[in-house]
Amino acid sequence: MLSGDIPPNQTIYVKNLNEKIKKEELKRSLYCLFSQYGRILDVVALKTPKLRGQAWVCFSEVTAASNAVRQMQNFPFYDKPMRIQYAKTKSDCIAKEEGSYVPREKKKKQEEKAERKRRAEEAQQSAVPNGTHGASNGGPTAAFRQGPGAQETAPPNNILFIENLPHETTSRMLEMLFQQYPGFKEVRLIEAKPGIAFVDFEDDVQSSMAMQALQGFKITPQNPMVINFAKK
DNA sequence: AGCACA
Repeated sequence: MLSGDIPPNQTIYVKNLNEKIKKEELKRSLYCLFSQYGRILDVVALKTPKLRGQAWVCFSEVTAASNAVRQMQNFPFYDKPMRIQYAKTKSDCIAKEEGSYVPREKKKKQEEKAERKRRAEEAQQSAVPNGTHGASNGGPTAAFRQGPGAQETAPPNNILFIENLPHETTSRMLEMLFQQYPGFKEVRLIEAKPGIAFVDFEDDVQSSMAMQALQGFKITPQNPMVINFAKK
């Protein structure tokens, strides 16, 4: 039971979200949580009866979406495990970037459905470049292979791993930076290895938020922080 | 469970 037979898409479809969370907060949190995988172009969430508890997160790269689908699958978010799939159709914000966006006219439901199918087929086409996948019906695994350039992203962890710190960094300095984020517990500088540190948070959601907020933060102009989840 | 963008 992978994610069904939905072809890769720059946009992920997230469901089983906690419906009690207000729309704006939900969108902000999703943005923070997922921006570790790549640039996010848009987050769409609606609270209509049919659409609450679901959201769409649009990435600028399909590979980012793929990593997010795998690594954040079942991630406990506001006390509920997220269920993540590729979106079935191309997001408007993506179409706009490609210049292929055509505003939809209001339609009857029938036509709307046909339109969806058409778009899904388009997505199918563009998701399969010249024969890079072997068995055309071998399930989604082929689409998940990372190219050589793709950087490894560790799965979420309440502990952050910080690199590229100036050797003069003190725990006091790091505390000042990280303690402003909820769930902060402690900073651990590694004496034996200057330039790296671990920062502990209560849980993965809170560590994710701090990571997003402080990613690339420069203690000196030469030292943009590189933050990742610590390996388990 | 539920695939939209207003």
